[in-house]
Amino acid sequence: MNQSALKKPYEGLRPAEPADMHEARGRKSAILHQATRLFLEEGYAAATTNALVARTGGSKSTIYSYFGSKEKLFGAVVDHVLAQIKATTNDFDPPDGDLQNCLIDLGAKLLTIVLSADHIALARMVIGEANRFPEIGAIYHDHGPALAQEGVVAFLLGHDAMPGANPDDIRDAAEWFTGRLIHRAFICALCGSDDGAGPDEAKRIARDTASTFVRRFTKPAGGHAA
Amino acid sequence: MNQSALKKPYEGLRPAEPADMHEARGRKSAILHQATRLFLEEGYAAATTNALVARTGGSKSTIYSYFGSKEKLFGAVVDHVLAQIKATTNDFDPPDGDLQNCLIDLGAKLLTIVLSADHIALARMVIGEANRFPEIGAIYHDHGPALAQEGVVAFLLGHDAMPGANPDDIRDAAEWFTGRLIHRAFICALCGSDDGAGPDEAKRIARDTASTFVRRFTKPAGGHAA
DNA sequence: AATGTACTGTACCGTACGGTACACTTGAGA
DNA sequence: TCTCAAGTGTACCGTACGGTACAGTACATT
Repeated sequence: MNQSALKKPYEGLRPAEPADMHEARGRKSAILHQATRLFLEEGYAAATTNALVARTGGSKSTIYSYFGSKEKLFGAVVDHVLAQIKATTNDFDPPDGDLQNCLIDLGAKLLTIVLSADHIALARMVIGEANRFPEIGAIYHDHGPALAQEGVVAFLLGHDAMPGANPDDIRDAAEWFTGRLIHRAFICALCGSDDGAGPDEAKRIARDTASTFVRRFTKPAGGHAA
Repeated sequence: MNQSALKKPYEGLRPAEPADMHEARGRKSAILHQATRLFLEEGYAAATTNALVARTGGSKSTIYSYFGSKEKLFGAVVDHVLAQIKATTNDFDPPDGDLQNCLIDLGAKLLTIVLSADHIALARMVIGEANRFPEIGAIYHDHGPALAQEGVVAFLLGHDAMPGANPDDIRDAAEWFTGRLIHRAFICALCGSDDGAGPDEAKRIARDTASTFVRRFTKPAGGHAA
């Protein structure tokens, strides 16, 4: 197709920020990008189609020709954000240090993503609309929290962090790890509290969590002192 | 005041469910009660004032004379639900068994409340609207998650669950406990997933959590086996 | 020069919202 | 019987929403 042309319709009346949108290959991507920003900033209900038009600079007709309805656009946005987050998660390459340092690194990366402004905004939106859009709630859960949990399990398994432990115990230990790592800070962030939501805070929490985890969980219960 | 009379205005055209609302002392309470149900079921945006009128059977005039605006009504509803939850929490009387049984009891009670339909609906609403109503987010956080956390800390302190540990370590241990107890199931429930949200599930999770907690946290790290 | 495609701009539709106005009805007390 | 606070019923206001219609415009292709 003539994608190079889609970039610049209405040469004289160019809509908005032509050089700014780095990922705007074609009108549809640009709209999706702006819609993502808008939804994340305003939430589903408060994000109006007219506001989206004001951002993209185009017209509602184009948006509706691409996405059909606000609900479908919302679904596309959630998919888009989750894909971005997943891409960020996938490139985790644990440093070849000792277990504790690896856990610190993993935990800090995980928590940084969890507490990122985009993810908090997405989670708020998905949770707030979970009644009206149950499928989107399930998609988010599978591609967000459940995926993170599996990542921790895979790490513990791959690094033989708990020698001799059976898979159930490892899954359980992973729940302890993610629970301590994420729970408090995540709830704080969702509620809007600022305490415990800073970017350095993630590193600190990850250090505390990894330290205690190694001490309490990587040896058989009540094993001898380190 | 003539509260007994407020129960039945318009004797002939009685609005709705006269004997059903057990806590309707006066019109205002009845409205608050129905508004609570409506908000919890529909969420803030989808809960319309006309729908509330349809439930209470009265008229919008009365509602606005009492609460002034939808936002203020929302605030009153959140306060109301939090007060109910707090009342449920406060009457926790730990059985005088051993530590593990107490923790199971405490954990099960806590988790049952957290996963209750009312609380999930409230949390969804508060989180979804945390951008527009930051104060309500803070109120929920202080009277919900933070309060629960403090309850666990107080319990651990009061029962001398970790002899010789300093207060910081006890607070940290409490975070491990609540994180493992609540995180996964709570997120699942918020997202609408049904796995791990059952009522018996709370007991099971509490048992697992308390068991491992006693094993891993109530002795100095790496203490000898029980 | 003609044509098709992709998009724009604007005006508009039906609907529903939060909130108000106001005349009305009721029951209790004086 | 009169008054009055409390609440009712209804009609309505201004606004904004999601979504549509339609004529117009730029550009690539032919």
